[in-house]
Amino acid sequence: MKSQQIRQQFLDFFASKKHQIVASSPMVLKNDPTLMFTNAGMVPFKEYFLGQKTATEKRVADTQKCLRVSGKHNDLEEVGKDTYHHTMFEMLGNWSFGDYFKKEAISWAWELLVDVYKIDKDCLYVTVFEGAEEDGLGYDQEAYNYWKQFIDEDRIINGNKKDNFWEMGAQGPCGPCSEIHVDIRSAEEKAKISGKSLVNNDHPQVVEIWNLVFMEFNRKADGSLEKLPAQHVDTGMGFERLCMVLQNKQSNYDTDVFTPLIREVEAITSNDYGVKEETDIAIRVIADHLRAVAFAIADGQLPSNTGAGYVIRRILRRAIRYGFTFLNIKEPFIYKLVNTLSKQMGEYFPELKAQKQLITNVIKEEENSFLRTLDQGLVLLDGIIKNTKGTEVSGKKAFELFDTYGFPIDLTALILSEKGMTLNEVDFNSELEKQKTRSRAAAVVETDDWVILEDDAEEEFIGYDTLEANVKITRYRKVSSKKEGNFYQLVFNMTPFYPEGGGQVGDKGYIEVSNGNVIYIVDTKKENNLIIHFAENLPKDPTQKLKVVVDEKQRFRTTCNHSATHLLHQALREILGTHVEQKGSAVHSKNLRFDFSHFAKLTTDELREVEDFVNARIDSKIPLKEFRNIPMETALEKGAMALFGEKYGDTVRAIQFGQSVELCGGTHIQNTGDIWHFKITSESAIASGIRRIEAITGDATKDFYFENNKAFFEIKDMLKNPVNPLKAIVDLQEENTTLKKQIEALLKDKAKNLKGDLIQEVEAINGVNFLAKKLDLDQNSIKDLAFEIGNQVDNLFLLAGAESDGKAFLTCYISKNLVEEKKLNAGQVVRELGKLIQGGGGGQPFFATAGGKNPAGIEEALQKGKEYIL
RNA sequence: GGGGAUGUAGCUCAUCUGGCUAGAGCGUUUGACUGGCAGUCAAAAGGUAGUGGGUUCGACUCCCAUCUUCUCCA
Repeated sequence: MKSQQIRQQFLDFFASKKHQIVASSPMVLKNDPTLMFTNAGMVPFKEYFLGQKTATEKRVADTQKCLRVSGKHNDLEEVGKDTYHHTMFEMLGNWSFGDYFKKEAISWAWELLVDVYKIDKDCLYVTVFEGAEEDGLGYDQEAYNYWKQFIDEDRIINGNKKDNFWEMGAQGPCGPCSEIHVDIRSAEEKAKISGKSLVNNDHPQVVEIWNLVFMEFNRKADGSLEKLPAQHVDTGMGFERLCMVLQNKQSNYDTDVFTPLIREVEAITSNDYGVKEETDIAIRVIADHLRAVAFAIADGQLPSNTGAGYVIRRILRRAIRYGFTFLNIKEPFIYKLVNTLSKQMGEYFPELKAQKQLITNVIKEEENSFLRTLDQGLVLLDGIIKNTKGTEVSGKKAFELFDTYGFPIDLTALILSEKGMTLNEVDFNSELEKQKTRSRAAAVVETDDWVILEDDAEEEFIGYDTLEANVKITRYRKVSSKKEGNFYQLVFNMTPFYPEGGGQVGDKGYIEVSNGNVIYIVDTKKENNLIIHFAENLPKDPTQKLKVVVDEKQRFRTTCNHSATHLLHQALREILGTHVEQKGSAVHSKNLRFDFSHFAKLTTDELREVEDFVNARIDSKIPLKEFRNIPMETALEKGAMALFGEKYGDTVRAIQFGQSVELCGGTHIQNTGDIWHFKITSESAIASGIRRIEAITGDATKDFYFENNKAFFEIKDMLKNPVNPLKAIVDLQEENTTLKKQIEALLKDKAKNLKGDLIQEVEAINGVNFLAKKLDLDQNSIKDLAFEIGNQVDNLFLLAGAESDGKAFLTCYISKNLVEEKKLNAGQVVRELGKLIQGGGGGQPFFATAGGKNPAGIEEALQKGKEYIL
C-alpha cells in the first residue's frame, strides 16, 4: 500500500467515526514564545487542553507535520545514523475534546490497525500505566480491561510513569497513556528472543507506533494533580513508522515516503544506497533534512542566523556537510530534490507545490553560501595545521574555526585524522560550554509564578473599538532579566492593548492608578492565547479597578502603516503579478516593512507605479469594511487570499479596503484617507527570490518631504538659486576636477622650484650633503619634499622645521646609505632634538618626525642638527 | 538576545608588536611584437583604508561609537 493511501485510510477511518478531518497546522509556530516548531500532533490543540478555548468540534482527526531537533531520542546529530529517527515527520492523530474516552480510543485503534490495515495481531504489544505512588495514582485497570478484549493478556505490558504517564510540561494537563508497539522482526528472530522483552528498548524493529493519551488531570504548580472537568483523548501515530510496518520494510527509509528522494540522490550524486554504511547515512541525512527544510520554508520560515531560522539553517547545513564529505559533491545539489519532494507530497500538502520555486531558490542560495564558508574554512584549517607543532591541534583553535568561521567541527576532526593528526576535543568542548554559559547568562530571565487574582478563562480584546478601559488584573507575575531589570507581566479581564502579532508591534500606554500616578506599559505580547502587558511596576493594590490607556499617537501611526501594508500588498500583486506573496511583515509606528516573493529588483518605474497605486487608493478615501469572527470559508468567498497558516477551529477576521481583502487580526484605520500619504523609502533583497520594501505613511511622510525639501533649498541657496540646480552641480563638479588638476600642476611646479632652491642650499660637510631649514609647509608636504630631494641628492642629511597652530614640528631624512655607513639614525636625531621643542617623536632610521609645543626651539634644533655629521 | 570575526584599487587579498611617501595577483586602458586574433612584453590609470570621534610627533594598525557582511550560541 502506498503511503498516500495509508494516510488517506487513517483519515477516512476516523471520518467514519464522526471525526472532523482538519488540515495540518503549520510546522513553524509564530505566536508561541515557549516553542519554535510544532513538535507533536497535540500542539495546535494545546489551547483546548489548557482550557483557554472551547473546541467547536468535539472529535477531530488529522495528520500533523512536526519537527524535532532536540530531545531524548532526537538529537539532530543522531538523525540519519539509525533508520527510524527523523527531524520532520508526520503524526497521525485522533482527538476527543471532552467527548469519548478510553473505551472508544482503544477499540478504534485496534480496529484500524488489525481490521483495516491488517496488521497481524501477533506482532502487537500494548502498554498500560502501572500507577505511581507519589501521585496517588493506581494501576490503569480500565485501559487494561478494554485491551484484554482484543489482545492476549500476556501481550499487555505494564509501563512506569516515565513511559506511560504523559505530561505537557512541568505544569498543565496530563494523564496516563497506553502505547501500541509492533514487532516486525523475522520469525526466526522472534523465536530466539521474545518481542515482549524488547518493547521500549530502542530496538529498530520493535517500535512504538501509536500512543493513546487519556488526559484527565491537571498538574498544578505545587506538583499536585487535580481532576480536569472534562476528559480528553490525544493520540499520535508516527506516519513513517506505520508505513514501514505496512509496507513490510525494515527501515523507515525503505518506505515510499523516502525512496523517491533516495533514488534521486543516487542519480544526482552517482552514489548507491545500501552499499556502504557512511554513504547510506549521508543519503538518509539528506533525504530527511530536505523534508524538514522544505516544509519550514513553505511555512514561511527562511534560514537565518537567529531563532527558528537558525535551526533551519543548521539542519540544511548538516545535509550539505554530509553531501560534501561522504558523497563528495562540492557544488549545490540538494535544491534539485525539491521537485521530487513536491511531486510526492504536494498532493496532500499543497503549500509544497505552491512554494516549490521559492524553496528551490532558497536552498540553492544557502548551499552556495555554505560551500563558500567551507572553502574558507579549509584554507584556514590548512594554516592551522601548518602552524601546529606535533600532531595535536588545540581545541581553542578548532573552536575559533567553528565559532567564528562556521567550519563544522566534525569536518575538522575528519581532515585531521586523514593527516594522522588529532584534535583536543576536551578543550574544544570546554570552549563550547563557556560560550553556551555566556549566552544563557545574557538571556536569563527569572519568572516568578503567576499570582492569580481572579479566574477568567478568556481575556477579551476590545482594542479594535476603544483605546481606554476600566479593567481588573486577573493575574500577574514578576519577571527579572539581567538587561532590563525587574518588571511585571499583567493580564487583565479585558484589554484595549493590541498584542504583538501579525507583524504589528504591541501597544504601549499606561495604567492610571487612583492617586493620579501612572504606571507605563512598555509592551504587549501574546503567550498561549493570553494577552500579557509588560509594566514597569505593579499597582499598590492590584485588586482594584484600573483605568488603562493606549498611547493613541503611536497606535494611530502603527494603524496607518498596517492598512498601508495591505494596500501595498495589493499593489504589488496587481503590478508585478500574483506570484507575489507576503513572506514577512513588520508594522511599527515609525515605518513598515514588507517582504515578498519576487524574482527581480524593482525598477524605479515599478516603485513609482506601486506608490501611485497605493496613493490613489488613499486619495479615493475607501472606507474600512471589517468582518469579525467569520468562518474561513466566508472570508475566502469575499476574496481573501487563502493562507497556509491558519489552523482548525479558527474563525477569522477579514479586513477589506475596496479590492484588498486580507485575513488579519491587526488594527486598521476607518478610511484609507486617514493614511494621508504613502512613500517607499527603500527596496532591497533579503534572500534569493525575496525582496523587501520599507515605507512610511502619514506624519512620517510629511517629515520626510520636509527634510528633503529643506535640504534641497539649502543646496539651491548655496548655489545662488540657479534655474537648473542639477546642471549647476554637474558644472561645479567639472570645474572642481579641472581646478584640482591645475592646482596639482601648480603645486608640482612650486615644489619643483622649492626643491630646486633647497637643493641649491645644500652644503657638503664631511662628504654629507647637509641641509637644515625652517619651512612654511604642512607636514605632508615636507614629507613629500624630503623624499623628492632624497631621490635627487645622494648622501643627504635633511632636517626641516615647521610651525603650525603654535606647535613645533621637526622632520629628519637621512639617505639609506648614510644610515649604514655613518651609523646615523633619524629616529634618534629627532628624539634628541625634540627635547628642544619640548616634545618627542620617532620613526624609522632614515625618516622620522617629532612634534612639540615650543616653536621657539626650532632654530636651536636646526643649528644642533649639524653636530651629528661633524 | 549574547559572543567572535569582517570591511583596504573594479575583483581576490597582503601591509607582523603604530613609523619602509598603502602593495601584489587578476581585471581595465595604452603602447610594442604579429597580416589579424589569441598570446607575450612594456607602461599607465585606479585607494577619504566602512563611517564619525579620540589617543599620538605619526593611525590601515590602538581606544570609543555606529553601520555592513559572516559566524557560533541562546
